[in-house]
Amino acid sequence: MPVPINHAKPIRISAKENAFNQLQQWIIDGTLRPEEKLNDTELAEALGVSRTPIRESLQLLEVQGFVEMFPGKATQVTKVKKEDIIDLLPPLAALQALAAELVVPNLNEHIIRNLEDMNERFSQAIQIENYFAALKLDEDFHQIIIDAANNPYITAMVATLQAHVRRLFYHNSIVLTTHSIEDHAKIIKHLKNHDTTLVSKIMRDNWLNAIEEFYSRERE
Amino acid sequence: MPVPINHAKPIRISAKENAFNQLQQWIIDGTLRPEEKLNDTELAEALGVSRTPIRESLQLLEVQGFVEMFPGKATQVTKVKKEDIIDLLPPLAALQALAAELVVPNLNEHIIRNLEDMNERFSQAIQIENYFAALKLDEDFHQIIIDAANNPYITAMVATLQAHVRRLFYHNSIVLTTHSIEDHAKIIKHLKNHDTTLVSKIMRDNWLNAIEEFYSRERE
DNA sequence: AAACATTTGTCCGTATGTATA
DNA sequence: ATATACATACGGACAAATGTT
Repeated sequence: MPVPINHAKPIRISAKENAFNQLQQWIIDGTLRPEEKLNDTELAEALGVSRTPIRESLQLLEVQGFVEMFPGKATQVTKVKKEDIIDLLPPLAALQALAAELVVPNLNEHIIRNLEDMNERFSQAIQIENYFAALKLDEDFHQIIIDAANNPYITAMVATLQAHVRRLFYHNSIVLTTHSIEDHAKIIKHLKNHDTTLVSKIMRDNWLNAIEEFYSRERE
Repeated sequence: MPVPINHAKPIRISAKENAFNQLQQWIIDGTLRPEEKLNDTELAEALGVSRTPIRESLQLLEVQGFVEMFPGKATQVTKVKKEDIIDLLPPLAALQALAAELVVPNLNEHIIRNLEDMNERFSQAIQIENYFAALKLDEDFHQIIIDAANNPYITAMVATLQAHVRRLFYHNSIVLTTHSIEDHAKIIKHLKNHDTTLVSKIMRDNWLNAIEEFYSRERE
């Protein structure tokens, strides 16, 4: 059997990029707890690299709002507060709605089929109560629209906001409901009709509703 | 004479932050030209620091989209393309419109007065044809609203988008017109009336109109 | 093709400044 | 309050990778 050649990523992955991805994942999933103090020497040892790529990664994570650096004093993981969802979702909703508007003129069969397929898989994940997978598939559904909108600024901003939302959801054991399946179906329907106004509105409301969903699922 | 104590900034400004601010300014105003190759050793000498803070600054500038890094090969200033305005303004308009919506419940006399004052100064700058100052005052006007919206995610994203817009305007000698004065007045009026829907719409249209303004001022 | 020059990515030592006893 | 321990910010050197002759 021929060795499969990695065409996709012929470039060497830098230590910095590895460190960044690993640290971000650890912060999102809670391995690195909120307010935990980050010692670059420790992290360097843990990841088997020197302090430099660690420091560089931490600075990027600071820009994204996952760590807070107090120059000369300390570096720590930012807090996770439920109320953050109130700051997080309105801009995310606005950008997702805008992305949906921008997609309309670029629509094609391929995109619609991908959306329908993804929503089907999303629906199945919810039915078998695999909420972890559902969360990921929901993101993938929306990512199709973001990608199709083809706007690098929106792509970058949504990526950061989504990462924060993901972190909040992880830390609060949020699950998505069958309600989302219908929302996705509506979005697809309005996209098919090239109804820019309606798809924008549904998209925005879909995300804003999540604020209430979030609070209604308060610890019981 | 007693030495004036710097109460405002007791914290030491880091070499990294200095380097970052200087490099960003140079890229925006064109001192560092689009597609110029950036040699960190040169920059380090120019700013009188080592390569470390330069490298760190460049990485932050990459996240913001001002430089592009080709790992192992080179680091260069990103291009400035007129068409970028098409990608830039829709999300900026959406976020500014959202900020205006969010401000409405927080409105107070102080904010309104600041806005009126700033628009007055903006108007004067345009009258004496100091378009450089006008550009800055226009940003300040909108910044009042962003600040009052009090949403850290919006603040961060708008700062980056604004920096890109500023760069485009610099490089294309764009000037703001008396039209903007009226837009600002309308925004203030609708804010006073707590008319969330209208202020959002005006704000969005105000920014989107700038796309056409931009192209109508094509080289003559 | 191979050795060279250049530049980047990484490592680690040191000085400055902070917190704690 | 002084001194001690420690973490960070920065500097400078080495190594790996690129492209060049």
